[in-house]
Amino acid sequence: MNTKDLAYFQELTIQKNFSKVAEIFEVRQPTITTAIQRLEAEFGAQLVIRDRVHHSLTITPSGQQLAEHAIRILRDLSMAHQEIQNLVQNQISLGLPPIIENYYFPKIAAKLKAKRLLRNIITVEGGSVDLRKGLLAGNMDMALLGSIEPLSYANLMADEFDRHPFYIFVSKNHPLADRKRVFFNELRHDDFVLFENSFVHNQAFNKLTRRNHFRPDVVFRSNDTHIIMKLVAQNVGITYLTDIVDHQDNVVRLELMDEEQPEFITSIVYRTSHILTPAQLQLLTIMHATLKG
Amino acid sequence: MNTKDLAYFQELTIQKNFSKVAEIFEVRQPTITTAIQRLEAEFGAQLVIRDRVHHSLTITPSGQQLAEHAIRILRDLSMAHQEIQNLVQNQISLGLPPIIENYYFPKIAAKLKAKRLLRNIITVEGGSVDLRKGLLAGNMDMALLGSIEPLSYANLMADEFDRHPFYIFVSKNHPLADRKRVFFNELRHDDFVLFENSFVHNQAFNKLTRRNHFRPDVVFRSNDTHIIMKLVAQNVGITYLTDIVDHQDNVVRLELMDEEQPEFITSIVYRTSHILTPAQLQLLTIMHATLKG
DNA sequence: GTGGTATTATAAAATATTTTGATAACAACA
DNA sequence: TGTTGTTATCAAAATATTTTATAATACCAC
Repeated sequence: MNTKDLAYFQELTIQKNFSKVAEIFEVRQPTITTAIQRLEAEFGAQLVIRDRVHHSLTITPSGQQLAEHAIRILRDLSMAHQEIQNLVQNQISLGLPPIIENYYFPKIAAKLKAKRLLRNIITVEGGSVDLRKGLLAGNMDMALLGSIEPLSYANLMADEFDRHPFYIFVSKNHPLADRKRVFFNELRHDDFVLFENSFVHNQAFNKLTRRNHFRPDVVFRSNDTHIIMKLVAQNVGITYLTDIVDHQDNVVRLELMDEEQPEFITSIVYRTSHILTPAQLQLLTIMHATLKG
Repeated sequence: MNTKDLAYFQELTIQKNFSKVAEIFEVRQPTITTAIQRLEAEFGAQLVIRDRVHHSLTITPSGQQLAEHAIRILRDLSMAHQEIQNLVQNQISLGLPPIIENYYFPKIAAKLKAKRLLRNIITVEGGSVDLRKGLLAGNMDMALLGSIEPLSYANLMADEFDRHPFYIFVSKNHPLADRKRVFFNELRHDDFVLFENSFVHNQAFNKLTRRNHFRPDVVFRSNDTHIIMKLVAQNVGITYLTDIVDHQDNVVRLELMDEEQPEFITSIVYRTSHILTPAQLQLLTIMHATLKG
């Protein structure tokens, strides 16, 4: 069976229109008709109901079942393509959230250069949540990910290497600036400058606001710690971050005194189905040795 | 890309011999050569190293990576075939371990017959461990499974409906026969008659022997509770089972007094990727209503 | 070394499959 | 009633796959 047919079919379940699918794949419309007929013959079942009366196309249960598997098959296939391409070019694509990249990557970069590995590494940036999805989709080989619970996914190998508490950062001019420690609850009337939603920081933050029953005023969101810190320095708002971010004048770090606070856990992660090349194994070893403990 | 090529390649990674693969698929040998060449062109990488000097064939890292995905793709494909076939014939294939079948199935059979569903159900028998694997491989649509921990798998939906403690069963003539309760530790010198290894009973049993630091004498293993019970009645050995097995004269049930004993948990299980037909949904509802609580 | 065996590759021919172009069939809608 | 937007049919063309026949290579036994 040709996987092209599955791709046509999968697209058909979305578009629900033969002609549109043909257009998308840049083929003629009968190609789609015959492809679907081929699949229907192969699986011995009607996959779509062409209801011309109601001007609509519905997917039969058999079709839905096939679509389910088609998605997985096509994903596996593109994953294999991506992985092998990286393998051949001896390129390692490494997902890095910006904070982790800033703090941890310089620590390993020197060693990677010494081992002549640095030029083989392509970094992909993004929040930990997006990177985890991307990793599962095969967009990269490995990632350093942040999380607030130890990572545990059926298809991912995760190896925790560090933990950091979260702190509150406020401007020198903020009323709380001369305090060393605060309770989260005291911040209920403050304005916040935070990360975008695909960062785990928000999961931790939301946990605390939920626990303290308040809706925080978030005045700005950014992907960039430096921007967040500058806004905090200018007293636009306060923020909630780990201390692995760069230090900044005019900003004061406050400890949180709440019980059972979330921690920022950093892990090295890759797919269980992914076979490590010698170079990837080397990278893993270096990361282990440098980052752990 | 044709999935046939993946099947050829996947077999090649096992056989490590082009001619043998050709034989297995009943095609001529150049078919395999060209299929592998096609794949190598498609993925832009060498997949196998044909080392005629050392009379061997090795799979390159790219090849291993592809093989990994090929297995998943082929599994998905055959799963789709099986599921759709059941769908079309409106057949539900239901995995049942024999003990569960004996105890629970009669309870739902009458209701299934009333709903004219009974004739659509094909039961597949086997130990819970094998059935779980078979379920994941797509050999059946649903299963009633036993386990000693709540079932939690990424690809399976599990719904617990009952729990039973394990007991020790001994012959009337056994020295312990007039006791009501024993500690597992007291059985360290007894002979055991047990289930085969693919039954969860053994997981529970092993847990207890490990905890009590002894190697049990297992004199016989069987798939059939009736045989096990008959052997216990004849004092060939004692056994470790739940009380959902048929009662038997000449056999005495002893409670275990150990703390934190494993329990026999029964759950209704199906794949998360599996789309339920109306008939399957009906079966699920009947099982729920009858078995739960 | 020579001949035999087992293995994989190559090239051309034979088959099989897929896509196309042209057109039909159908229903909705103005 | 004609026009538009659909999907299906069919034969021809274009592609892709498999086979047949044979070559190339290395091992092994004598």
